[in-house]
Amino acid sequence: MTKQKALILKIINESYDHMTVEEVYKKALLEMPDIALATVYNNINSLFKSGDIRKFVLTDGMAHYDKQIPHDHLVCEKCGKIYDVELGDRYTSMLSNKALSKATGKKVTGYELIIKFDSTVSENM
Amino acid sequence: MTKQKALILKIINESYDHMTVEEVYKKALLEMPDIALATVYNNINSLFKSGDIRKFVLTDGMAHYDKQIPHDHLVCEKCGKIYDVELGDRYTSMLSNKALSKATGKKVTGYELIIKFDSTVSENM
DNA sequence: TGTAAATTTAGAATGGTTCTAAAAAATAAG
DNA sequence: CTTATTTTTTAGAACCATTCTAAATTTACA
Repeated sequence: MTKQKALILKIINESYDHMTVEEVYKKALLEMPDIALATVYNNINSLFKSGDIRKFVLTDGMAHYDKQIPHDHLVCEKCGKIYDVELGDRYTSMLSNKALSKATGKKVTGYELIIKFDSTVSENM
Repeated sequence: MTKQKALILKIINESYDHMTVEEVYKKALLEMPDIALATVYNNINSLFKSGDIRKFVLTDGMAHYDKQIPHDHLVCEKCGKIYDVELGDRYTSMLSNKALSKATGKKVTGYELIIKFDSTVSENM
């Protein structure tokens, strides 16, 4: 693993945001001022293919990246901001690969759940 | 509602695919040979904003559109193809706005669930 | 009708992402 | 430690889905 790739993985793993490529690039520049944008794209794509990071494209049209730790997402309908959320055991067991495989008849390898909410009602987060 | 907008809504509502803008455009051309691509973009965006169609951006980087009927999605990890799936009552009740609001503490207005599966194991769909 | 507002249209512009070819770095073999 | 081979990085050009623009057309409604 090159220095560049290690840095990019570290940035994504240590962030609580759901960064775009451009945002990862800006953070990378702080520690490695000569890194190229194309290198960030190359490594992010490589890390996604190998399953080391998560990728989900939001309705802002851009790809966002996240660490590989089981959790779901809450997205604000008004501003588009994303928050992590952990649903209780009842949800996690129903959304396990095993339970979903049984429910769908397919060999389920994972899922992505994005819950939309209206921030005008309760916005204390 | 203009003829163009009505046609686009009809195309999306009557399709079992998860079309991109380009695909909707091609279908629209068959019935309205002079319709402009920009018009398809305008109306699809308008229909999405008003909640009449669903939009989800897949990892192919493109937006896909779908009718507004409650169902979830199965996406093949190998080829990226999308299938509709209806999970049982147990799932739909746990994924209701009411249940999710209780679980998250937010005013939940909807969700998007994409289940990934491995087609090399069972591919009879 | 006639006038304002909204929609459609074609093409230009935008911008996120990928491609290209050369330089640099990492890896392997002797 | 060399040298060769492969992989990665880099800068900038190219690509292409989407948005913007300004003019033409259609619709709404006074």
